[in-house]
Amino acid sequence: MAREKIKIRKIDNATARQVTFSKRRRGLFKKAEELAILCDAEVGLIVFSATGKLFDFSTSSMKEIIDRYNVHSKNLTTVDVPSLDLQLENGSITILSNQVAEATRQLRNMRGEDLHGLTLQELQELEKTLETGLSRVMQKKGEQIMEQISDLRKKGVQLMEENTKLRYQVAEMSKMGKQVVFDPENAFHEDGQSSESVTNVTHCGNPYENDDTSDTCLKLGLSCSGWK
Amino acid sequence: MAREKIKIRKIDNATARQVTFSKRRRGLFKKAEELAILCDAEVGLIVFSATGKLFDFSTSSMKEIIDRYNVHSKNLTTVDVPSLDLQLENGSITILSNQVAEATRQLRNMRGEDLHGLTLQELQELEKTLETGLSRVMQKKGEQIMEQISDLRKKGVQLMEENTKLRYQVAEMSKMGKQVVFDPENAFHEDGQSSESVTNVTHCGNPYENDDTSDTCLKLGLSCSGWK
DNA sequence: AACTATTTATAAGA
DNA sequence: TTCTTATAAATAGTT
Repeated sequence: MAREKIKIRKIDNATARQVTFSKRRRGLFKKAEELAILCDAEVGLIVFSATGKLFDFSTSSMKEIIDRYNVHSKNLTTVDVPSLDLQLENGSITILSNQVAEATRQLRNMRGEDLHGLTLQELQELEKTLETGLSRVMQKKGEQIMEQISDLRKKGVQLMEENTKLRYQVAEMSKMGKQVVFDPENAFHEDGQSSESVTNVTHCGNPYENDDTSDTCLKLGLSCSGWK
Repeated sequence: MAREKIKIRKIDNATARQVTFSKRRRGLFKKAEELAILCDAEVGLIVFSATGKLFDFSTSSMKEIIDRYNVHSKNLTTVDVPSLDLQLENGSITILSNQVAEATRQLRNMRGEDLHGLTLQELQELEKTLETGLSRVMQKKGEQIMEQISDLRKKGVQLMEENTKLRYQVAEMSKMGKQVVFDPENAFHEDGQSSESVTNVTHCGNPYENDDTSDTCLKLGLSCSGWK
């Protein structure tokens, strides 16, 4: 319904999926309301996003609609009716526990554990899901690595420029001989910087770049610990 | 949204209202399904016509969706009147909800979704976990395949033995002429084989290659439907 | 049910 | 997120 026709299957790109979800959700809710008004119908609509967020619309109260639904569907299918208030209050824990159990089971399966009960089909699907996930994770990792490398290159260039300036300063100072007296303590702690600031007050095109040095290397070291 | 724009208010003409209800209801359900597929959402839709007829759509079971809805809406509204018992229960619910949220997040990560917030380390761990899981799943799949193949081979052997016996019987019977009366039903079932064995009793350099066709291929077909 | 002239919804891009 | 816009889809009234 727009610039291009799309196939109705899960949108791969997570951002695009989120955007489409927002747009279509609004459209769906609007249509639901219009149907209710135009045709005097009772409508209840519940939507959970992939991230678990709840959106709902109902002409009357959702409880009423659910109750009415249970009455109807019970006539057809004898589904158990858990919608008595008390049962619901106490049932939430059960429901949540089941959700935790199910999610945990899926996680274990994806880690390759407890595969005994699975059919060949299920294993096949699991494999595909894992392959897709793995490929996405690897791509994301690649992006991050390229980003870090790029950052480091930039910092390297900056440091080299800084070094060039410092070498020049040192050379200048050497020419001038021993006309300037150093503070021995500062000289010991922060060799380059103190000498720089004493001898050349007007320098400092980028005074803080030096701090980045130690920081950069530290972060690199930390980021990469644990690699193989 | 057609020949003429209409106001969104109850359609007076009952027939027109019924027609519009049918059309728009179909459109609404289609949109609901598309949203669910495109955006990986869970959707439950209940519609009662003005005449009281029920129409519904849900991605999973409606019961599941209603349960989930109840859990969510309760979490949002239980701010009032926290008696001691309820506080305890709400505490459990909070803990369980968090567990569900965390497990869901992990599952999504393993499927390669929502990787934005992850550090390089986390991506690295995720990759390793996925690789391990994938390798286990693939191994298990391999085992199952070998098992199925083995089973099929065994069955093939059994069938071949059976066939050999039957061919022998048929040959014997042929020799004896028409002294023996066949059961017409059995004769009908194993058409090709009986004719083959009648004409060539000593054939069978590799007697089973032919038999494998029927049973084996059927099961293989079933097991492998859904493969790619 | 089918047919279309229009209105709406919306995919992609900014 | 919001706006824009070209295009796909839905649909109101008609046959």
